[in-house]
Amino acid sequence: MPELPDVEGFRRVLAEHTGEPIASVSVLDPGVLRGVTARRLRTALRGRRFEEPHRHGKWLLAPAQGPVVLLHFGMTGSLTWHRPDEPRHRHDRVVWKLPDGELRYRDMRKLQGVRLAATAQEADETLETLGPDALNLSRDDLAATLSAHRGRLKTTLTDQAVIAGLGNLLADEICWRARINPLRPARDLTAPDLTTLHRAMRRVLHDSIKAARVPPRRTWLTGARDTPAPTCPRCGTPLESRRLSGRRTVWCPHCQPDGA
DNA sequence: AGACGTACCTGACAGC
DNA sequence: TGCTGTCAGGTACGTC
Repeated sequence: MPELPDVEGFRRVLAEHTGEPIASVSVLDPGVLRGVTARRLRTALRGRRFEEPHRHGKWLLAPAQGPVVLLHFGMTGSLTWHRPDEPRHRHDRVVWKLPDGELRYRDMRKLQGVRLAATAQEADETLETLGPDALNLSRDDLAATLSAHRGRLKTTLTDQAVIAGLGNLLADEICWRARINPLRPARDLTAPDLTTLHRAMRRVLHDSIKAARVPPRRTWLTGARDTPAPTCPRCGTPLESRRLSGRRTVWCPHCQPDGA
């Protein structure tokens, strides 16, 4: 599930509960802990308070008066707020108890997980392989970045070392809205293409953040791609689909011509 | 550098 | 009913 908009939603959930003392940390499944033991996570956080959280790409950083919790949500993770008496979900993996309720890190597949950095600097080092956040990318930044890559547009957009935050759905949605074929080499985009692509990226991100997900609206590619015989929401042409290094890529052959 | 395959996990669904 | 294969919005790593 989680791409930039989802993680931005989780960041806002956490931001509503900064400044409240952490009563306890329950690790219900240590399988999600990465490079930290349950004991260390507990002792490092108990009694401290979360401060203003930050997001970079699909990572959520939660500083807690010294140590920093780093959350990545893989394909199925989430962070949600619950009253203490709400029954636990079977995929709740880590729970932070606060005075009036608890934050729950839930993740079915456990493809990513929870880390702990001792300091803000150590947290930053964990993220230093990431490219700039997609939300802070100007049109010219995007142009410069894409012109430096000879790979396919879709692959380049989803490479976290190039741009942080775009996932499989977002990349397809952005290309579709910009009417640019995702299989084109990134560096072959023209100046008008780049302007259009940047506008599409801003618009798709903005709308998705409002919904805290890439919304499967009927007027979006995302709302069409998983239907039985998907057709383009704009022109009705049957959508094309193929696998690109393991990920399904969907586009409209009419609106987004010039494949290969 | 870039494209692929494989691996890490769990669950839903189609088809036999 | 139960099995198998495939797919799912994540990334890392080895190989060509």
